[in-house]
Amino acid sequence: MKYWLLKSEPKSYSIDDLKRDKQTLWDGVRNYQARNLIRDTIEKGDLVLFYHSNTEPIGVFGIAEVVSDAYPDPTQFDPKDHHFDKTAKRDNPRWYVVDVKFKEKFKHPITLAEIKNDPAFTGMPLIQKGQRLSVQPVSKKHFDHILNIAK
DNA sequence: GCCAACGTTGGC
DNA sequence: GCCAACGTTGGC
Repeated sequence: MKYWLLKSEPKSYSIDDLKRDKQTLWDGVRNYQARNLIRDTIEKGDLVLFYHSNTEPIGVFGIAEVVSDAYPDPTQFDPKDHHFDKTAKRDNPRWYVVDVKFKEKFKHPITLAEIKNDPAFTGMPLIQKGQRLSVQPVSKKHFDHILNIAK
């Protein structure tokens, strides 16, 4: 099993939205590196840290589970959608999604400040300078440590 | 609101 | 293929 961190701005989709919906497709990823991870590496059964960016507080708010393999992102074909991509063809999709299911929301978020201040998180991609990927791998060690703090 | 970091686009 | 211009991300 592998572990991931997925970023979302709560204004567009928050952990409370996922809790309400129970499950959603993680659409709108328009970065090739993130796309490759979704298409080629993320698998059903992997676990996800749900991260809120561009908000207060910033941090990890809970856990979700990947419940599908990758499939084409429907929003790339929808001219009315903000994520429409006119260069994407149905027989040659450019962007992919996976389905994720709500697992739990932490009582208190693990904030970015806490993560930065905790030596146990040294080397985590999230806190590398200039790291902006919205889909990031997380090591088992870092994932478990997040859970330990959350309990 | 600012701006550093990074990705993409397009002229040449 | 280079690189300037531009757009986006996202912390502060």
